[in-house]
Amino acid sequence: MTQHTALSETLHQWIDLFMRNSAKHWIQSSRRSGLSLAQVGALFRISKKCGGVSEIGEELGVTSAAASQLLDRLFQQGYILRQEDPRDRRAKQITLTEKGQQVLSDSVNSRQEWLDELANLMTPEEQEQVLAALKILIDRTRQLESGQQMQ
Amino acid sequence: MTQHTALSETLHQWIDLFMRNSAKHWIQSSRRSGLSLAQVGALFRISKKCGGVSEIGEELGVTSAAASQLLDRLFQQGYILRQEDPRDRRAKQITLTEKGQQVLSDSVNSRQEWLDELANLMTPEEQEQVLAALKILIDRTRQLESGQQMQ
DNA sequence: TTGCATAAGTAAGCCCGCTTAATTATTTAG
DNA sequence: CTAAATAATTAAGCGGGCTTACTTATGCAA
Repeated sequence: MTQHTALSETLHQWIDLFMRNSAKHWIQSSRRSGLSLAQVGALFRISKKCGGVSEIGEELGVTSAAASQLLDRLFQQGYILRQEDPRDRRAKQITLTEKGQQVLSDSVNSRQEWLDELANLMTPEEQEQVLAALKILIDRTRQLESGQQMQ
Repeated sequence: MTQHTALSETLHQWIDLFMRNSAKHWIQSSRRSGLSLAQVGALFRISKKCGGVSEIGEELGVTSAAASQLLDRLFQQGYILRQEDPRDRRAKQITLTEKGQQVLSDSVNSRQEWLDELANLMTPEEQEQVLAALKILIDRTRQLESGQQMQ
């Protein structure tokens, strides 16, 4: 019980710390690209899974009208493509252009640099220990996610 | 070398996974409060360290004019106080009201619930293992942060 | 005292992101 | 074929958040 509390509180502490750093990279990369946080967020969403306009809006928590406008601005600036779905000509398939992918690569790379520095501060033994623990965390987080989808 | 790469990539993987979940809680809490992400972000910043308007703006990466306007909206809605600094009557000290603190508590609590569930999915041995690894991560991240401040 | 620097706020103007309501094109059910 | 449903867009309108330029009040130093 006390162990359980200690773990979730330490997780919390780590997340607070991590958030400050990761958010910084995220925001800086967003500024560099000249896009808003919402726009970069949409690009991330699109990179994970292609889909229609309404579907993307739903996952971003906005109406399809809002999604259409958001995506239109990204299209105007050459970050995404809108192609007619051959199986339903009402729908559009949204995909990233190379320019869109580069925005994400930049964001990912700046974070990866930070993580490399972090890893460099650890001894090989510590690295191994942290690696094993992260695998547990990743595994259990996925388990939690798939459980929630069931409901 | 290969271990190093494996660790930073696994860290990356964990962060991707975590971001999806944590961002969801963050956005949902933001919606519940009726505030924008920028407003909740400012409240978080204020809770960490009190300071003047310009100082807050600087940390948020915006001009002091923008900060003044952002904070004014929060003041109008009763989330913060603006008190004259007794040592420099030009400056205002920004602090959270109880209402402002509640917004943050709500955000923190919804995240804590998720972390509790995550911890519950682990055996006591795994919990101990993860706890030890997190302590290393927290320690090294702080080390990295303080090193960057030196430059 | 004069004058420059600093902290905050104000005004005008822009773009973003969101909503609701209406429109267009297409699919699907009867 | 006709009518309802669906996917996307468009239009109008609101507020947020940002900028620059300016104003006001205060601090500080020659």
